[in-house]
Amino acid sequence: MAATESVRAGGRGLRADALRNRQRLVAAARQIFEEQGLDAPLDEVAERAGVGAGTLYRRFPTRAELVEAAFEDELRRVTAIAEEALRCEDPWTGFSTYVERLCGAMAADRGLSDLFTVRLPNSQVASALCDRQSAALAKLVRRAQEAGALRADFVPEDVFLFLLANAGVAQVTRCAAPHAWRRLVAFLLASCGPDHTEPLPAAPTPLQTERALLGNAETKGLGSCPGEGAGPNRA
Amino acid sequence: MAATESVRAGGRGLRADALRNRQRLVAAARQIFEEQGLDAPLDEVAERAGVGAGTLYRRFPTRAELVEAAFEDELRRVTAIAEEALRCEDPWTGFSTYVERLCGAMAADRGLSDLFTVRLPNSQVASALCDRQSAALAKLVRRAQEAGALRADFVPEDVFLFLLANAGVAQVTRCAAPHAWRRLVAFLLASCGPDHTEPLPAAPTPLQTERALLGNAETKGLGSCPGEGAGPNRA
DNA sequence: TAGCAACCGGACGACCTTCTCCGGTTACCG
DNA sequence: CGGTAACCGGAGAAGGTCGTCCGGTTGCTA
Repeated sequence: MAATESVRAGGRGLRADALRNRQRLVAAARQIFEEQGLDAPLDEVAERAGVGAGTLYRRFPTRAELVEAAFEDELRRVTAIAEEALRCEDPWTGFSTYVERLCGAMAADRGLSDLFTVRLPNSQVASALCDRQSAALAKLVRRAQEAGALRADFVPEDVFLFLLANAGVAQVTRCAAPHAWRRLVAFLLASCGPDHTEPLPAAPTPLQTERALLGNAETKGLGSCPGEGAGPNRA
Repeated sequence: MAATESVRAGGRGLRADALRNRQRLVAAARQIFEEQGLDAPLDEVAERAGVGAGTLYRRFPTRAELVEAAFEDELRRVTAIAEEALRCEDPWTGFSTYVERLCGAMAADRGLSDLFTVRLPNSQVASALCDRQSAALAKLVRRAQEAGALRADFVPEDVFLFLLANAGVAQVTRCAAPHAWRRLVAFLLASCGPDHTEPLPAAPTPLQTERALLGNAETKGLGSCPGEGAGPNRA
């Protein structure tokens, strides 16, 4: 059982060829997801990895597990963005570079973009990173507000709104106008200054945010409830 | 031949039962597209219309034709928004209500939202409306800028960016937080004032905008080139 | 009202994606 | 070096959507 655990968490304890194939699969998935989004055909992943479909499904029984493995590093890198931003001296620079870098990462990677509009079900790694990210973000916002650089009615969930907006632009313009998202983000950041007095409509609550993410998990072929009616096809 | 023309443009000249079924199909498509987006299964449209699949495909050989018929009225209504906004006395109010109403219409209707991220191929109706819309928008922007209410570096294509951003938010939050888009639009409008001096990154050019729209037509099952490799399935 | 042409709709074949099964192969350990 | 257990990967079933075909039906017209 301890062996089984270690197998699932990263591939240690696998036979040499199995481990090699696992790594190939993760690398291929990383590429395919980046290009096509999280709902890309899994057969294509297997093919690019030079591996049979059976091997893929044995190693990663669900799409969610493959996604988690493929984005483990990338998620860690994204989390680091928040913490680097916190180390920035100027509170406004910290906040704005955080938003910019996050949006940039999402614009460059369709899979990552999908990941931020979906709560990965049953992923402890993702949840932990998400919590760290939230904590850092809250500090980032509070600090900028205390410095008088960020409007007082800004809430951390607004960054979530910004990310969704950015994803919407990036998804359509990625090929034809790869820098369009930059202009959107510039608009958004320009509206975050302290000198805006018009009241804003209510922000989504954390509960609403959570539910929005969960609701979209099904769309991408990531079932939300693991044991739930696992029909062979949900495309 | 003249008869054939009139058949295609609205259904005049059809037998009574055929016309009735056509209307049912359009109404059903309107509902389904609103709920599920433009890539909804067509069989479902036929079912809701109480009609066989054969009837649907005979009347509307391609998805694009059905989409065009289903959204003809709605598109006309959307175009009216721009012209109403032009009749508004205050230039800023005209501009901002235009953006708000447009975004609101898209947030309420997934199909309409899709329509704005896709250039409907070979649709004269849509193209004509789009041209009218563009003309009205250009006036709206110029007028607001001349009144000093809108930042000078704003270009009409920015509204396109806003729409994409709004669509991104609406798509994810539609169920869980149906008013989230309002807050995003408020942020965006707040960044449009004349007192923003930070330079913006370059806007997408009209050509890039066009190509972004065309590129997405395939995603929604609307082939861009009519005669092109019409494999029976592209889902 | 009768005959014909147009229309209806279910059934069907093609294609795609997901996921499983099993015979052949290969790595590991003694 | 040999036996065994784990692994590989192709074949294929299940389920879904698209688009077509054809026998039966129905509206229109004379």
